[in-house]
Amino acid sequence: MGSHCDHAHDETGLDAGEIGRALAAAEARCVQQGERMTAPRRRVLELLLQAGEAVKAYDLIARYGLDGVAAKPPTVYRALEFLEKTGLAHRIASISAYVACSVGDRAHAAAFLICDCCGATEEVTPPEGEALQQAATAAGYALERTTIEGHGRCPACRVAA
Amino acid sequence: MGSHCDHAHDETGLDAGEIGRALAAAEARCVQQGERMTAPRRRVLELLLQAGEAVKAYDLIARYGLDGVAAKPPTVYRALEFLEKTGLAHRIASISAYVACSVGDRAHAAAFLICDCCGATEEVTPPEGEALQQAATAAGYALERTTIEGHGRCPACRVAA
DNA sequence: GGCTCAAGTGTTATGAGATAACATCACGTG
DNA sequence: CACGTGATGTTATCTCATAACACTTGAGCC
Repeated sequence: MGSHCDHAHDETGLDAGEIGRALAAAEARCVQQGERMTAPRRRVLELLLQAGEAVKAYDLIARYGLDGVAAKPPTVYRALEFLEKTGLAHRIASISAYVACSVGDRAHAAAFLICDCCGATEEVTPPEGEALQQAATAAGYALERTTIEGHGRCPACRVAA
Repeated sequence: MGSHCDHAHDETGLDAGEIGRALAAAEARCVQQGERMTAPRRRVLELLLQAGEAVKAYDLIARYGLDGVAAKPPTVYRALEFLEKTGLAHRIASISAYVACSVGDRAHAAAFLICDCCGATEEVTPPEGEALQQAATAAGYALERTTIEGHGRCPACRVAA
C-alpha cells in the first residue's frame, strides 16, 4: 500500500465480511437504479474495498485476475467509469487514483483528505463544496461537478513521523 | 483554444503589452525571491499568458519554439514545476492542464472555476480553502496543499448555449 | 421460443501525460 | 580562475487513458 516515508503504516482495508456486505449493498443500489452490477464492475469495486485507500488504475489492472493474470486496461477503466457514474467510487484527480465511496448515497459530490505519507484517503463529503458553490454563483458560473482534495498528513502519520 | 461545444467563444489572452508587463513583474518577483527567471521559464510563462486559459503541457511543448519547432518534454515540465513552485502558474489536476497565476502573490493556495464549454479558467483564491482546512483540522489532518476545482459553464456560455 | 436491439465485454492498438537518468553548460563564490 | 550548485539538453522510458471494432449477453416484445 502507500509507502512514501520511513515509518510503518497500519493496514486499512475492510475484512472479508465487511466487503461482502458492501458489495451486496452496492448491488442492491444498482438494481434499484436500473443499473447492472456485472462481473468486472463487481470485481473492481471489490479490489477498491479491499485496498481501503486510493489505488492506481494499473494496480487494479494488475490485481484483477484471481489467478494473477492482469486485466486489459479498458476492462478496468470502463468499470471505474461506471462506479464513478453511480457514486460507488471516486477518482482522486491530484494523484490519478481511485477509491471506493464511503458514503451510502447515490451519485454525489465528494471531497477528500489524502495522507501523502500512508496513502490514507478520507471522504469528507459536504462542507466546503458549499463555499465553492458560493464562489461560483458570485462569478456567474453554473457548477456541475467539483474536485476538492486536501493533501497532508493523517493523525497517525503526524505522530509517527 | 477551448472548443467543446457549438457556439463561438471570445479570445481570452492578454495583448502584447500586458504580457510584457506581466513577464517583467514575474521576473522582478523571482529576483526578489532569489530565483532565476531563465529563458525556458520565461518562454513557458509567456505561452501561458498568451493563452489566457488552461493549456495542456503538450500544447506548450508544441508551441514552444519560435520557429514552430517543438521543445523536448522535460524542458517544459521543468519550467512548469518552477512556475508552480514560485506561484506564477498552477496545475489544474482535473483536466491535466496549466494556467498562469492571476494574483500577484507569491506561492499560495488557489481554487478554480473552469468552463467546460469555452475552457475559461477563473482563479478564485481563498474562500473554500478555509472550509477544507476546517474539515482537515476536525479530522486531525495537517494540510499542506489543496486542489479545489469547480467545473461548469461560465456566464458567457450559459447565455450562448 | 425466437427476434431484436441496446448495453456490456474482449481485444488490439495507440494516444496523451509525465519523469528517470546522465551529460553538459552557466553562473555566483571563494 | 577553480569550484560547486543549479539549470539545461537529450535520450529513453514509464504511467495513465481511450479509440475502434468484433462479439456476447440479456430484457422486452411478438
